Amino acid sequence: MKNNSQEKNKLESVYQPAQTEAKWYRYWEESGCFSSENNKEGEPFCIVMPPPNVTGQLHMGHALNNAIQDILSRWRRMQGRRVLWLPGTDHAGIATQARVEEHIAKDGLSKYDLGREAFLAKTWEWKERYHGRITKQLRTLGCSCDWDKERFTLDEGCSEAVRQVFVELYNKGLIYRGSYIVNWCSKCQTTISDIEVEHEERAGHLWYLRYPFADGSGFVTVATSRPETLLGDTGVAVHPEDERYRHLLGKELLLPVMNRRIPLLADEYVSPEYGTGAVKVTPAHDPNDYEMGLRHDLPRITVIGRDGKMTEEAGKYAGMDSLECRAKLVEEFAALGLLDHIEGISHAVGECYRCSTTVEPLVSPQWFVRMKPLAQPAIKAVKSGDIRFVPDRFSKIYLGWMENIRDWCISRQLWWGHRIPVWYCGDCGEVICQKNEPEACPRCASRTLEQDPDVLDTWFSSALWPFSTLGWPEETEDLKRFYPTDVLVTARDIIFFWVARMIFSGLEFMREKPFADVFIHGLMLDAQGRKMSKSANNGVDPIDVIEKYGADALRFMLVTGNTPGNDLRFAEERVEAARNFINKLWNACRFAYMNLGDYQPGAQEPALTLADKWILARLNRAAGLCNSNLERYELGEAARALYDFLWDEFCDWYVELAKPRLYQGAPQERHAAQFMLAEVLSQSLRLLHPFIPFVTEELWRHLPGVEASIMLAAYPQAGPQQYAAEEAGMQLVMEIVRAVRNIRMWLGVPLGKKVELVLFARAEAAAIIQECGSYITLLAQASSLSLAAQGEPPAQAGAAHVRGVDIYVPLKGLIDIEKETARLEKELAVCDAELQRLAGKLNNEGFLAKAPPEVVEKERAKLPEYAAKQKSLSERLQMLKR
RNA sequence: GGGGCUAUAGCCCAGUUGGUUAGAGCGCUUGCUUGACAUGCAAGAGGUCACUGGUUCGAGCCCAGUUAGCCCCACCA
Repeated sequence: MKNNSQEKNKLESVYQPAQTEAKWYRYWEESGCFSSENNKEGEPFCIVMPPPNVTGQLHMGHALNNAIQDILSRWRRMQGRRVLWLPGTDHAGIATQARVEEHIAKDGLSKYDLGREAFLAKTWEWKERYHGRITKQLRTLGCSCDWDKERFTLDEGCSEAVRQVFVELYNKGLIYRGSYIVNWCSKCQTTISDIEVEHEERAGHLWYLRYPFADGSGFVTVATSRPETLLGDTGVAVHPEDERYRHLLGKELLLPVMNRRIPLLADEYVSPEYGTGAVKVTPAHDPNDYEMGLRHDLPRITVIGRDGKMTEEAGKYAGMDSLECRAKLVEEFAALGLLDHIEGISHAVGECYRCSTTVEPLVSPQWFVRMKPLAQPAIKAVKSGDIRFVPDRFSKIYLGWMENIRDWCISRQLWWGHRIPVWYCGDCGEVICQKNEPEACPRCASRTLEQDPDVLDTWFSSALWPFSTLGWPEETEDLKRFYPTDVLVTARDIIFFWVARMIFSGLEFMREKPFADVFIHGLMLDAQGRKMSKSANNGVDPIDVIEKYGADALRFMLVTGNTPGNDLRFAEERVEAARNFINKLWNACRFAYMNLGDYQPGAQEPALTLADKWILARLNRAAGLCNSNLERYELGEAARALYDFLWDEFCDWYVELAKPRLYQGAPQERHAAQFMLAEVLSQSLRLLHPFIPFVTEELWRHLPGVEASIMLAAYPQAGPQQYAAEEAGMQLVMEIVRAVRNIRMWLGVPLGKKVELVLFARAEAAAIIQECGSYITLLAQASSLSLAAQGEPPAQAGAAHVRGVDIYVPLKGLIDIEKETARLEKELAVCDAELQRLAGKLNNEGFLAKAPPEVVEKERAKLPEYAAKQKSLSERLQMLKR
């Protein structure tokens, strides 16, 4: 190493993430570490990022989503794959347009004041601003995406893909235009699709209203939750089998107020049990009534307009707000003696997912995608396992939806979005659907053509994201190389909106699935377990957390202590725990680097001690667990394996054992310890890098012999497990040390005060103690250790028994007989219970006959150990009682 | 109405195909300026794994049912 190691290895005692993180992100990005053009020979690995909305900022859900993707990307990259993690943003039609409208409203302007062109220009400005913000935030999180290939759902390429898809579907008859009942949001002034309607349980009323027969022979009472729609009633329906009404079928009723003659008809849809068993039918304002209207050929009378006000068809109520009309109408019914009674009910009301305005079912001409034919292959792909949901249970949710799919209303009465590529001829009425603007009508050559004013649902372009971003419809290299992508990482609330639509779009246009795996993670909840939302104002800004604890700590917290698919509560103390772990790693390295100043890497392979072999075995095990769990998307388990290894094994035991070798050891011993520290940390840093990229990069650069980024280093793979004997040996050492520490604690002998140790052991245990005596004296803070096969136990001593080893800590004058007796009795009780359990098992014929031999053997092997312990402890107790 | 999820230590959660004495973290108790770290070290206390049955030699884990909570879907006006 040419670097001045003294200078290089000076580290603060507490890790300060802020500077470090900014520094390394800049370095990575500038040096092109994230580029998918690197490592051209590597097997491709591709993730397309779920594009965050340009109107918005990074929230905890994004942080979780992108942390997961980054971990997978970094891991695969270090494994040697050619990784493309493709970033992008979404134009988010309704959301963005609504925000811009709010913004200009502050100046007293509406979008109509500006006009379409100017309004869109404003929206683009807005997009630039928020786009910059959110991509900066993704960088702050540490996302290693290939920014050179960043896309936007409204960019030229994606727009072309959208037009291509629309035209193809149109030509195949899979897109059609028609007047159907759709969900209308009068605030957003647009239709929304069925899944954009949220059903909210609300308290409401059921008004029982009397509709007289036209011939004056009494009346039928109907129940309705929306009296204002009755102005558009064109029938009353009852169940055909309903005895109460059967004889009245075919008679005419006189719709009050409007004095319109409407039929009493029979329809299976009506439930005789509900209300009065008679339903008013308003085909223009209720989806069910719409269907009934079709069946019975009833007229559709639109009485509520797009502005939420009553139309001319509403007669004297025209122009009135619909809710006001409701009140007035009920009054009028009451005055006419036609209000039977009012009942309080609770019912589901449809609301706009964006603005929570109650949706108004309206009949209007809209564009739809015919879903049934597209759903079939999409169902098959998941059923056959070609596309795999992780966790698997989400495939059920997906399939349930796909199998009951309904046509998708894709037109939106907005300006911000992909314009529908359809033109209408002003002269002959021809409908022209093509990718580019036609010059003239192909039928009548007229030049008075007008483009459909509507734009497409945002999700129409999102549905194409896995291939439009790779260049489709062009046959680009990236498309060939990276499609189908490897995994889609997304939250479970978006399966219908997005995942499902990508699947059928990919299958239809690429003839191949868009991704192999769909990894679904849960939602971010606040500390109390409530969904984080703007309205509840309980969101925690990830950027605030990063400023306080660092991006590494946030990332680590997000992927640990949680199971795939389950929702995750945000808890600050868990971020602290993650921060502490990072600091622990920092200090472990700091310790090593303080002692590596004179280390010559690669000088010679040192002779390994038992502890060395033990830590290598444990490291190997941790690497195996980490990799296998990452393969299965068990990121939390993978991280935990590393956490446990580093803290509980490396720091708590190995580092302590290395100290005497470093401080007092002979040159070869010091060198061996240095070699081991460097080796274990080198692997640990690499294993941890995907989870906590910044701190590991910083520490990596201080490692002797290292000059390049950790991102270019190989990810450690687990080799075959070896050193089983050393693992068992170290296990024994640790148990003996714990036993001694336990005695000291009970008897109030602090670690600062040295004690003598007397051990009785035979055979292998004796050999191990022989070899590792120095470990034991060091870790148990003993002044001496005497080992014999057996002997006279010291009288004034604390005692314990571990795996055939009798342990005594002579403490003249410090033994409190009562305390010691209590301690031993407690130990003995545990031992007795275990022996009893073992005996029960080993006397069970069924167990012996049916359990696998290795399980039986394992249990049998414990028997002598516990028996010895029991014997030792009870003898000791008897001695004390004398 | 249909479907899904959750129920494990005081709190927040792990526990991967059934098989050591059910584990972390936080909190709690006790003791520590241990030549990396008090964002630390050591030793502890704390669990009838929601309930009831079943399958099995063996169940926190599998099956059935019950209870409680959360979520999604659904056209009963």
